[in-house]
Amino acid sequence: MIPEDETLVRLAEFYKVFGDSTRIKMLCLLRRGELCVQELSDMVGLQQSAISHQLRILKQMALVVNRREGKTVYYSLADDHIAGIIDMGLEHINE
Amino acid sequence: MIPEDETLVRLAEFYKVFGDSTRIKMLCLLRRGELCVQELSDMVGLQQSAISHQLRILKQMALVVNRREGKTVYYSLADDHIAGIIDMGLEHINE
DNA sequence: CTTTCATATGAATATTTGTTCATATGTTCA
DNA sequence: TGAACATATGAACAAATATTCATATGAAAG
Repeated sequence: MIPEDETLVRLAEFYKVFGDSTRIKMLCLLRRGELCVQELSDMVGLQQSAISHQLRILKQMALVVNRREGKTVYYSLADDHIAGIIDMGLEHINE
Repeated sequence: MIPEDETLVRLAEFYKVFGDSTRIKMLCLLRRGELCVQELSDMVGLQQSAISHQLRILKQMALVVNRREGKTVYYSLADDHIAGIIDMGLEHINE
């Protein structure tokens, strides 16, 4: 009835990714279309290094995918599901 | 188009609550019905103090409500929405 | 091949967070 | 009032996390 402990840990890890305003902002920006690292860095207002670190986390959790075009790497949301989860949270805090 | 910074912070804070396996476990247990602090403590396997601290966070974020019956305080989910958010996460990690 | 540009990575640091221990608050019952 | 019980709270500590700085990797152009 209650999920396995290991499932609960994975569930927590999943939500933890959304529990940081930098990452949430990145995800919101990527909703509108793919962006390269430098664009994200400028838009979020953090150093390129910080953005790269966060992108690695987002990729590990399969929330974003990337493709290389020359020197530039473009990131985008992995699937539409992600946007739905963000919307659900937004609805909840606007009640 | 992109939510306000303050909204993003609140959104992150909201998801952060789900990003801890202790709290997720407590929420899953409370799905089945109200429980007092000691029951939660036993079921989760953490000290009563730790559970109380987490319950305070859950209450601050309006995820749980409580009622007092004598010496005992019973906690339950604040609304059905919460269960939906947990299910959404569970679906995502089981793909 | 070397320079330049975009991104990734590792170490260091500061901050946040979860748990425990000790104790306070509040309720019931003798 | 005082003892016993359930819960809440505060301080302390340990562990996890986000950011920065410095530098490495990889790709394109001269």
